[in-house]
Amino acid sequence: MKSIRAGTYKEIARANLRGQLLDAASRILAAEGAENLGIRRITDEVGASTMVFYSTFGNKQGLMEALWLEGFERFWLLQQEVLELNLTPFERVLALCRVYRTNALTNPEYFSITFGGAIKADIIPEAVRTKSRRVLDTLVQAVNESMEDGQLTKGDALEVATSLWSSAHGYCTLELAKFLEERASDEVFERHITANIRSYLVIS
Amino acid sequence: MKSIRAGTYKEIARANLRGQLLDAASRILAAEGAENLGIRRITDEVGASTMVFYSTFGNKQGLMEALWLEGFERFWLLQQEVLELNLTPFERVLALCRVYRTNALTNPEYFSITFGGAIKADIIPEAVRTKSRRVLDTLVQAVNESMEDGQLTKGDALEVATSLWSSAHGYCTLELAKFLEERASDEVFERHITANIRSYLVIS
DNA sequence: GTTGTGTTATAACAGTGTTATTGGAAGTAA
DNA sequence: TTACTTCCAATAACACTGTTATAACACAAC
Repeated sequence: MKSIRAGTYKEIARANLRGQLLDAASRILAAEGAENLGIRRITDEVGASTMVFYSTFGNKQGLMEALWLEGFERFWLLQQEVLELNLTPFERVLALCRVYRTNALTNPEYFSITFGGAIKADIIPEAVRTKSRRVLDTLVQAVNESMEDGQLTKGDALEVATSLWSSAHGYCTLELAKFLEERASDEVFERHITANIRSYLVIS
Repeated sequence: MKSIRAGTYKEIARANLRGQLLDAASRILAAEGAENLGIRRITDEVGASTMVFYSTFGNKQGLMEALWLEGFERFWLLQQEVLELNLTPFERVLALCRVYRTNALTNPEYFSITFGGAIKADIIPEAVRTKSRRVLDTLVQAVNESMEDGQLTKGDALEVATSLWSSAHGYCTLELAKFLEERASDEVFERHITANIRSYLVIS
């Protein structure tokens, strides 16, 4: 009996291998940081030679881009949890800002890859760009809904979302870089975000 | 005739050497980026062996910290130019935010070292911390003066300055990471900062 | 002059990402 | 089965990094 398609078994094996490598890389990244994420370190973990890494990802940049995508996916999933919370549009905007920091603090290594500029890319790969847009769109949509709802003054939702994103992002990166010292806290972050969003309120 | 102090000539020679190495490193950093800043690349530039690097800086981390300090110094000098502009306290706060972006865009490699988290340090060296405080203090003082002047509502000047810093910082890092795509501009940045600072105005 | 301390050049080491070579397994057709 | 083809993986090497052991050297102190 002929197999369904030539190379099926092999492809399944390779898909598993790719998953294993990604899992191993993800684990090492989270536990030991990006500076310990070496090719041999990864392949040893799954008991393979270095060549399987290169036939799977091409080169290290290929792995980093895969982790880049993975990081966006994880953050997007966190965002979805917030969307299911049945909040008012305005509360949703705030909650999305808060979850940005949650994501940064609970998985700083992934954060430094997704948003922290850990990957030096002259141009952002299209796949990454797509995922990053989806993540920003979540916030843009919440802002838009809050504008429709009459809490935020109607205007350029994309620019407002970008402004909030910049504020949250800046705070998180400075906090992770330990520049805020002992001053950083949930409350200070809350006031920081609130200060920014207040300007966009209808009644301010 | 006895020399003024033992080892004088040697120390002068070494000081010059350190200056030459730092200059070379600084030039390579600005022109070719941090990923091309290798020890041999630097020592070749001044025609010395690798050992002079290690007797001067200890290790590469030592050089990076020196560049870290240098980056803060350069930014501080930019801040001083703003302070000499004889602006109102409130305009001074805005101008200091603008110069933060100017510094980031005109010397992104230095920026990634000073503020961008390019250096992976478990604890920030005290010398760096001192310089970073001085740079933040410039903004804190301007905020304070604007509070005294009655434009910003009186409150925690350090927290307000940190908030503004976070906003400017986040925007700059996202812009440099090319996440803002073609949307980034002087005007958008201006509106972003203005939106944040407006919350702290007495009359808003 | 001799000693001692510290700096330098040479060359090597251990680690990285990457690749050329070779061996062998999987698939195809007679 | 047998032979042919194709493709992937293991080994070992390459070029490069940061770093250091060795040995020659310069120079201040006695």
